[in-house]
Amino acid sequence: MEYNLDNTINHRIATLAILLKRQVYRIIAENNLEITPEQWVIMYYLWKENGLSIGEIAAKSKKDFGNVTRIIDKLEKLEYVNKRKNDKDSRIINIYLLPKAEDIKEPITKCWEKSTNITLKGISDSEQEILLNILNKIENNILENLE
Amino acid sequence: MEYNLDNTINHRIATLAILLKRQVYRIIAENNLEITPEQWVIMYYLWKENGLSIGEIAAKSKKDFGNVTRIIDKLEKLEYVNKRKNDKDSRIINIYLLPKAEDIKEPITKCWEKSTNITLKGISDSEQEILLNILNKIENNILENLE
DNA sequence: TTGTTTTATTTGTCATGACAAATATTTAAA
DNA sequence: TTTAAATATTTGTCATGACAAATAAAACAA
Repeated sequence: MEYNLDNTINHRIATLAILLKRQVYRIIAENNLEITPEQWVIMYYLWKENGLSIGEIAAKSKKDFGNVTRIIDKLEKLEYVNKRKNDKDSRIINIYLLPKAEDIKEPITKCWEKSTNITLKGISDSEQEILLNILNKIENNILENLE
Repeated sequence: MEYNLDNTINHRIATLAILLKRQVYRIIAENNLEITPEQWVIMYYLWKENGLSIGEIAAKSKKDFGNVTRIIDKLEKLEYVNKRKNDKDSRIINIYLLPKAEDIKEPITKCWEKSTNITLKGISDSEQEILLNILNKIENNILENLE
C-alpha cells in the first residue's frame, strides 16, 4: 500500500471522534442522565442564548438543518425545550428552554468536563493551545471549501 | 455561561469530524463513486491485509463489531468483498476482496487525498507532525480509559 | 464426555450523520 | 396584485454510530 491511512489527519480525526463519542456516551450512561451528547450541544447553545431559531442552532452547531429539527423534537418530548412560532415571521420557529432543562445543566456539564479531562491527560496548556489553533485552521479550510 | 464549548477540544474534534464527513461525502458524490467513507476505510485495511476477520477489522478500524458486520454486508452486496468461513475455527469469518474492488481503489484513494489536501491547506509539515503527535496522545488516553 | 465459559458474529433498536424533496411563508419582480 | 424566487422548516431514506441480547462454535472443567 502506497499510503498509510493511519497517518492521515482526516482519518485520525474521524477515528478520534468515534472514540470520543463512545466515551461520552458511557460517562452519560454511568450518571443515568436522560440526554445524548448531541442533544446537549444544542441545549448548550440555548443556554447561551435562549430562543434561537432552528436555523440559528444549525448554523452555530454546524449540524444539518433536518437533523437539528429531529434533535429538537426529541428535546421537546423530554420536556427540556418547547417550540414557538415567531410572531413576525411565521416560517421561523424559536426554541425555548423549559424548567426541566435546569435540572440537567450541571450534571451534564460535569460529564463533559470529565470526558475532556480524560482526553487531555498529560497534554500541556501550550500543546492544547497549539492544537486548538491548528484545528481552527482546518475548520476554516473545510468551511471555506463547503461554502 | 461559565464555560465555552467552542474552546473545548473534545467538541472541536467532534464538530470537525462532522464537517470532514460532509466534505468526503460530497467529493465521493462528485466522482460518482458507489462507496461510503466508512466502507472505504474497511477496504483499506483489507488492501493492506486481505482475508482479515470481522473482529480484526473492528479492532483495526476501532469500529463497533456489529457496525462492521453491517458495513461488510453492504460491501458484499456491492460485490467488493466476499465472506468465507474459517476452516479451522468456524466462528470466524474471513473477508476477501473481489476483483471489482480493484476498480474503485484508485479513484477512492484520490478522493481521500483531495479531502486531505483541502484540510491541510496552509498547515506546515511541522504543524502536521505536532498535530499527529497530540492526536496520538489523545487517542491513547481515550483507549486506556475505555479499556 | 458433558456442562460451563469464552469467543466471534449477528441482529435489534435507537440516535444522528448525509442528501433531497416537500411545505409553508415571505420577499421581490412583473 | 399576481407570480416567481427565496427562505425556514419538515420529512423521507439510507448509512453508521451506540449498546445489548441472541446465536453458534470452540475451549475448558468436572
